[in-house]
Amino acid sequence: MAIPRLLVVDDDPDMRQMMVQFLRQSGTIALPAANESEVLKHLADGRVDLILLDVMLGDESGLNICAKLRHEQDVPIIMVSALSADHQRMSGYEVGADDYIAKPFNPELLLARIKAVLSRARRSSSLVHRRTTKTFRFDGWTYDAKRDEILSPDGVQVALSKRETALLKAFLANPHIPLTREEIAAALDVTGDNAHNADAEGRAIDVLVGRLRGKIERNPKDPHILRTERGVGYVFSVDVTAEDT
Amino acid sequence: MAIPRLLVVDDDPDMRQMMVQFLRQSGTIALPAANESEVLKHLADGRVDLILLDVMLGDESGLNICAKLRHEQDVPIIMVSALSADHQRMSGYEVGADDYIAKPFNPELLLARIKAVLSRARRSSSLVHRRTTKTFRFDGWTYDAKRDEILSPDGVQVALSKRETALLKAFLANPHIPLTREEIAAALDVTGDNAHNADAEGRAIDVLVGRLRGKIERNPKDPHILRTERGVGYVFSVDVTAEDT
DNA sequence: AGGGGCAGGTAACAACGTGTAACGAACCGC
DNA sequence: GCGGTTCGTTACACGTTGTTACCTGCCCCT
Repeated sequence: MAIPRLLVVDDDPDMRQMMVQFLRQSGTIALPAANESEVLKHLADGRVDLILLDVMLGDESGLNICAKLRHEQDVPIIMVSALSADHQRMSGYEVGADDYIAKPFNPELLLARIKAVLSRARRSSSLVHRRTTKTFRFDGWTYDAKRDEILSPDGVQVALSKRETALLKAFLANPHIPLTREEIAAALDVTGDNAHNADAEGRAIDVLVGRLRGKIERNPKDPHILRTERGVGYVFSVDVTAEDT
Repeated sequence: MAIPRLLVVDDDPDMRQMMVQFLRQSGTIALPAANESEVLKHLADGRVDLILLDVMLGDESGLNICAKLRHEQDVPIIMVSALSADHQRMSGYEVGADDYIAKPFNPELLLARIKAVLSRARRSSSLVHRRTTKTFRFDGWTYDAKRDEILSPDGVQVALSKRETALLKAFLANPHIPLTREEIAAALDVTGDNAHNADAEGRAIDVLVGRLRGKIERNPKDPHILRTERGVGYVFSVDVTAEDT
């Protein structure tokens, strides 16, 4: 397969340079990035197979970026940190990192991890370049993630709002797994600037779910796709198939 | 008790073969399965006591399968993974796995875990026998465990609450066997960890039984499906047939 | 047979979770 | 700006579930 393209995100120029150099010697295409905007630029520019993300970026926590990227796009992420403490590890995984490695790391180990994550990603989607260009099918519905279009079983196109789309994506990524309102809120918080709503627990999720139901459920009053798990949250309870296009 | 029947689910033929061989040498009946459809076939075929499920299946994440199986059926599951990272363990538990073990594992340890999970399952199955069947019929009624729908003899769908459904399941799994209130409470305590309710014995069960009777008995005042065993508890006293679908 | 105690049935209630209509603010394309 | 859309908030309705209280009927004891 193609040479993997890696994005090295670290705010320390020395560390960044060192990693990029080592990775390039190891036969990969390594691109440096110092902050979030550079990451986004690279992602927009072209395909990126994997992101190596430092946990401690000066201005903004790498964890936040990770969570954000995870929900916007489907790029595999390996978190890198100077802290090997378990809670850090947990945090990394919680925001959706595919793996975690502590600095200073054994170069061989890093390569091994990268290979593992890449092969995993590749296995789950034969598509190497953009895992974001996918078509999901569930219960007769078709969702084209690339065009952001959703077709009903009758072939009629249905208009979903941005937020509704994000919600659907979150569920498509986790079929049959109950998601709590907190998890859903985290998944929806892709805009990132909303730091305030950390605790602001309103009924927004419920209403949003209701609206999505109104659009994709045959009988919204008796949902069979987006079921309520009372006292827990919501479950996307039909099978999902994902294809590359 | 009978020789345990295990289902080994791993997409790597070598690993699968190895595990099956080892488990067979260890006195169990081990069946190999490479993907979800093979799992379902085995479950439909006959009784399976426990599933050893690899986290990383090529086509579909083992976690999803686990969540799905847990959602629809009640087979104990041990997740197996090449990744010993804690987050994997967490994910496994979150989707309802009974235990988690990392590859490469100590064979003795695996056996111990299997034994532990099985004995746990069996203990609780003295109360609620774990089945893999999906459709139950009794006295004209049909209960589709997969869709959580219950149809009256007239073909009318009846809405059962979550708790009522759980209660019905407990009885369907134990027809003609009187269940004490403690046993019923234990069966309903999906969370299982509530040690507090040992003494907190209210009338909740009675009320719940009454409500279920109100929905499934022709004449709730003179129940002939869900009979009271005075001084003992309640008995589901009609025959139940269970089918796979 | 009569009476007391007790197990169980159930109506009423309260606490809580969820669905949803309505409202208004923010945003967007023109 | 202006109309339309999106989206969070709010208020209210409703379903679920445990608790309580009261009633009934059964069983046992004398």
